[in-house]
Amino acid sequence: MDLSIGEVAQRSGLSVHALRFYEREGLFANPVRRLSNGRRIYYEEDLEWLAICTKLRSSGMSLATIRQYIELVRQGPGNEHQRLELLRRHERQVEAQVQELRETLAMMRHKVRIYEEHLARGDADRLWNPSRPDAPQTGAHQECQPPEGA
Amino acid sequence: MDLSIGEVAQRSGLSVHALRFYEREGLFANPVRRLSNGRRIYYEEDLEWLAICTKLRSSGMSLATIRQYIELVRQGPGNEHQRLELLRRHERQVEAQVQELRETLAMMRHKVRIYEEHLARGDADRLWNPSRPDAPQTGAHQECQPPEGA
DNA sequence: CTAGAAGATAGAGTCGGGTCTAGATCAATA
DNA sequence: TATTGATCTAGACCCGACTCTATCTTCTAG
Repeated sequence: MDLSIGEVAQRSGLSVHALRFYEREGLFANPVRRLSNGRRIYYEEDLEWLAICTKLRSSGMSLATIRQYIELVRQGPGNEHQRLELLRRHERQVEAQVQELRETLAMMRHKVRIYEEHLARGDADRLWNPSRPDAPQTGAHQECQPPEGA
Repeated sequence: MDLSIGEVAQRSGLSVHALRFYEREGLFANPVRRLSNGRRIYYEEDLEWLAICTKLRSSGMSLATIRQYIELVRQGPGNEHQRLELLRRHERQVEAQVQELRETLAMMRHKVRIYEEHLARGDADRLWNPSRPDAPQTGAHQECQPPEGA
């Protein structure tokens, strides 16, 4: 049931290079064990952790922060409050992120709708045109318009 | 009503360095105008665009993609379908991102809840401890556990 | 026995997105 | 007049997160 680095790479979606890199960076709770010939061996649990790791990464947690967390884990019992703190802090960041993304989506949808309306009416060319600064602006949003007669 | 680079930096939250960098990278629809003495002048519209730009960036749009968009704008009317396409593509990416963040949040909340329960019951020390691989596991999630004995 | 695939290490290189430095110019102020 | 502070350019540098290279060892199949 032991896994080679190649298998772990395949199943985790990380490259073998990245796995060695993560190890150097101290992102595994337990030192990765080796076979007598020096080759790394991994277990299912490592894959589970890597899956979590990947989620944390993709939600914007830095490797440095992941390392902090795993260091707490490595130290063993007694620091659960700190782990909790760390997780909660990231939770709040992710929430903020989601909030910001929502706003961005709203903005983009607005922009898209404006374009669509104009395309539908066939007057999309009256949307802002930098080379014709005197063209009438159609509200919405003028991209990035030169001032005045320009 | 003209703005110096310093004012724009303050109001946009970008550094003056970043503003010059963005300009070099072609992220402004119109070449930034200069005073006779060579100093850049900006207008309110530039600030509006920078605000949008910043939102796009923070939602993960790369500078390269922003440049693509602004290039379409620069080319003037006739390519609205392409602009729309580009915005929609990003919209879909942002939606996917929100989805992933939600999953991450769910995972983290689960983890946090487990920690809290154990802390409340005062048996947090039975959560995984790498140096005591024979400690009983409390379901949930074993961080990154050595095999067997485990 | 040999070739080829997989793994190991150390360290260099890449890429995105800025940031910073040096040296020059210019404007307003003490 | 001299200094201070904002600006300019060109280009070097940085950081995070990998990725790749060179060189060596080891395992597996034919």
